[in-house]
Amino acid sequence: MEKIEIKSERFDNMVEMIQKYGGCPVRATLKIIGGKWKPLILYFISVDVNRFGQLQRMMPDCSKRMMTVQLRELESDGLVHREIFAEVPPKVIYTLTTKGESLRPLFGELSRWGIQNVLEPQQIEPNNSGTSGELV
Amino acid sequence: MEKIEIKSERFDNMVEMIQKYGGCPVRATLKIIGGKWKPLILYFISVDVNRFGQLQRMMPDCSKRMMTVQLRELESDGLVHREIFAEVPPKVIYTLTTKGESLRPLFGELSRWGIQNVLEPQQIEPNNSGTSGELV
DNA sequence: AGCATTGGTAACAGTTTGGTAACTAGTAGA
DNA sequence: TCTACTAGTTACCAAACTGTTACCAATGCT
Repeated sequence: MEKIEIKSERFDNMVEMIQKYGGCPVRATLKIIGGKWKPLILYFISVDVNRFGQLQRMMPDCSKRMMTVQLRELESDGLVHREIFAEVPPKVIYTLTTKGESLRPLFGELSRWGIQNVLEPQQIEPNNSGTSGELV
Repeated sequence: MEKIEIKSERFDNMVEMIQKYGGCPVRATLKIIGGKWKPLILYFISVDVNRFGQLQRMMPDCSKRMMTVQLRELESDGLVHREIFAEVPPKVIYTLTTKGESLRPLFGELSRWGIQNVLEPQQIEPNNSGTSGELV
């Protein structure tokens, strides 16, 4: 039975945070943005592709059902706002909430890291193995 | 059939990136760090909790099998390095690779966003719904 | 009457991910 | 001889996530 001494100068003590909040904050974020189509949906809404049908045409591999499911989750997590117009045929527009907008810098970094470390293969280290296959 | 005009001043044209790399870079990153125990494992390794058994004692809810699975994926994705000592009883130590280290700032932001927007409930907006339940 | 339009649902099937419990090897110490 | 130690593996099961197909309503157009 050894005592583990954690050096916590870098990001400060995660164990305390987990106990305080009842969970890992990184994981909490990932649960919200981790849906297969969510990053892309958020991106498109952010550039004003804001109607259901438009989103579908931009992401033809995402089925209607998945589009609905993901949009509803984003809505209930407070990242997007759904406005319904009482017209026929129906009209619904999606916009980012403030919370949704606040993800921008994060997505910028996630994107940059992904390009540098996953999508661009020109690395000196012989690291061609790993999780591959379809990415979206 | 309408033409969709995307205003792309903010993060520049994602559609081009997806076509160039064959996938969404954000999603690519999330696939690598998204495993249930990966953020925590990476964190603990980063603070020198670097042996299998130590990791297990720090994360008692992660079973042996899951620990192995996640560690092997992290290894094959090039985020952690696994060094085996030919001793009895066996000794293996895990360390972050350069690629693994490069995740630090990203994890910092993911953590901050999670605390502010998910784990801390004190918000003015009445946004108490959403994905909840166990976080780790 | 018949078709197109938009923004969905419902029922179901398949895939991926996570979890449990039992078992392993080789050596040291009681 | 029996137990403990470390770092796993194997077989199997359950839950979560994603995908397919068919269907709906209200109106306008031909």
